[in-house]
Amino acid sequence: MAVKRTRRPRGSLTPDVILEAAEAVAEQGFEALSMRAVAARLEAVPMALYNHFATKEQLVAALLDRVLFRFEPPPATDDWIEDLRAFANAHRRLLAAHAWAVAPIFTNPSPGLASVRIGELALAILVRGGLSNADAVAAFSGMLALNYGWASFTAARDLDPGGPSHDVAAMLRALPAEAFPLTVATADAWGTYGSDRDYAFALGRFLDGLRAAASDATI
Amino acid sequence: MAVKRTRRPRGSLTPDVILEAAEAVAEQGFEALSMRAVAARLEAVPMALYNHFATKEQLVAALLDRVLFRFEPPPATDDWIEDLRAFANAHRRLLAAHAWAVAPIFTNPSPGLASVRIGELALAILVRGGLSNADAVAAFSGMLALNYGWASFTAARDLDPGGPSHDVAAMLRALPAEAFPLTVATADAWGTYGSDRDYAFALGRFLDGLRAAASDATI
DNA sequence: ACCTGAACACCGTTCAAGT
DNA sequence: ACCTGAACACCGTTCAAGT
Repeated sequence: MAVKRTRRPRGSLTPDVILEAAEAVAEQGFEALSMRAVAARLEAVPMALYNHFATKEQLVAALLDRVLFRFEPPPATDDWIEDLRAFANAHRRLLAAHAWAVAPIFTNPSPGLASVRIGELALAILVRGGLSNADAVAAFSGMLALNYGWASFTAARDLDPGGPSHDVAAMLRALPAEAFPLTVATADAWGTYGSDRDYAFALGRFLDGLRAAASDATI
Repeated sequence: MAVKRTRRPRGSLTPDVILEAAEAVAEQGFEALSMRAVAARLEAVPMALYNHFATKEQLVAALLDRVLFRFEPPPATDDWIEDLRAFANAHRRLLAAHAWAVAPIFTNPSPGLASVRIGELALAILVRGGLSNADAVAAFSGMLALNYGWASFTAARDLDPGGPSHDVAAMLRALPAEAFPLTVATADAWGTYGSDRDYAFALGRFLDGLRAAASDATI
């Protein structure tokens, strides 16, 4: 009674079709993304994928670039700092919406076209603010680093709800207060570790400093 | 002529000995760290490790905690912002000195004791600066995120010298200037992407904003 | 209690073969 | 040109056996 596998039609496997399947698999956790799992979802044999991507690494790079191309820049206003804030928030939301992608993007800092596009859009805001080329690159790097680091805090929780990082407040409260007085005292605040409010605070301080530096330079 | 494997003496395998070997393996690249490779280095059989660590995940968690315990806080001065700057720099140097550990720490936000210790030390500085508990946690989160994100930029290069991220400047210069004018114009600045100078700029703006916020609150 | 050996269910990928 | 099948050299881990 075994169902005889039908042979896949000739042109039915394209990079797009493969990436679509790969993303569906990755959404169940990036570690679940294997060439064999993607092939199985397409009812193809693992080796069929290798006609379209030379290695798994290249398939993953293409997949991540595809995700990053979904970034939509907020409309510009006349306040470059507010534009930068909106930009950073939109970028962080993109990462949060693809929690499975955060770790591999972090590990694989692929200089793909989608990353270049995001950089170009950010530089436009920073240069408009009066920053030098060198400072604009440094400022964009800082914003990216903040977002990737922050996304790792939240991605870990989103990907593993109920995991060890879930009731961090309870764990910290149970520590010896003699050794870690401030940690125990701030246990409640740690419960919202990685929250939107905390992100707004951190990003806000960075933008405050950036605005001050830019106005110093232009006076 | 095959050398007969001698049986390992009874107490010769301890968690410390295993972690020592694991770190030596991981230094050749974290993806090279397998239970089998660690066992081979100890001239033991893979299953021997399971008497000391229940899973690979637990072994890795212990290994990362061990690395983070090497953090040495700089001595305190009477300027909390300068103390925070020195703290952030020391933390980033620790990550840079263990480039192989950056990705797994990022993926595995283990609330291990070493992380708690680092947090306690940072909070001491922030509370001394007059920040509320909630703001201190947010500020420390921001500094951590910045450092982990930044470390990912440099770790990728350090772990794969001569890799695709090596001559990023040349790659960016080759892009169509109509589509990416600012990227092409800043190609030289991107060549030093992730540099100490750029980090100092990004951290500096964050600390400027933090100082301003703290003095506002205490007036 | 701790170390071993064989086995199981996975990987990515090579290589030769089909159509 | 693209899809297939079998095989190779790896994984983490279970389970039963040694000492």
